Amino acid sequence: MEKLKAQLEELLTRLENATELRAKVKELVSIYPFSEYEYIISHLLASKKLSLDEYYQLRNDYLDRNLYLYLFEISAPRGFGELWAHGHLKELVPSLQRPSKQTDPNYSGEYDFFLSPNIRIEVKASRAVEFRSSAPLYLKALASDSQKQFDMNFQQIKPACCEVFVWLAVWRDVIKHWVIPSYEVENNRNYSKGQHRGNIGEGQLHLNKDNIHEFDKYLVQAKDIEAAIRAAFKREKRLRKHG
DNA sequence: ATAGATCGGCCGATGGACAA
DNA sequence: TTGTCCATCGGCCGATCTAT
Repeated sequence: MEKLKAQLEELLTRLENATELRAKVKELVSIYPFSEYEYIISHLLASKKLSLDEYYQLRNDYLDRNLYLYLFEISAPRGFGELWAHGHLKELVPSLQRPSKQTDPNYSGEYDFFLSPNIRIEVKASRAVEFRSSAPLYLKALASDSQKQFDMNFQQIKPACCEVFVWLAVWRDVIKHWVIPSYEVENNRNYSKGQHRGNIGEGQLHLNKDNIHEFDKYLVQAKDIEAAIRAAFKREKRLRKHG
């Protein structure tokens, strides 16, 4: 949005009456779907200072930069974490099974997916939003090249309940996937094992601008997630045995 | 700045009521 | 019995606040 604003401001300078229009925009009252953007673009088009091709370019660039902005409009944690994140992963890896009492008699919701023959998987998702801002999510959503600070808190992490973690992070323009053996989450230097009463075995891990690159080695392209899960499972087995 | 506690939100498991 | 609907509510979800 900021970039679009800057682009439009740049385009405005093509107008002879730019100052006048800026003043009008300032006073402008809009109701959805009308907006200051549509207002400025209309003026540019009408005065032939913006060609249709340029308009398409502007529009497509914005779409590319904000492909996943709609995900920031989901307000309920479970709507995002359970409905979207699980659904998204299931699309990428159709062989993931939803566990139930049928597939695992002891199952009681402690992990999210099962991959044959015996891999338990926990999915965690978070969105990149500007740290310490109280604006709505979709307004403080960050682009992946943003220099602003963020705090993605992966919580209720229970390393004993799964062999492999799949973490998803959403920016306005990209979705990143990490695949990590449970052991390596539990022993990561950023993992804090909250051990207050009733919370034993549960921890959290804050990802931010400064430590996120420590996890780059776990980053996986969407098409490689299943293979990565299987590899992580093997590694998990070895680590639990030999440390 | 960081660890971890708290919060509102609501999914989905569960079970009772009822029909066929 | 089997299937469907509906209301209840425990617990899981991640965002954000608090204490250190």
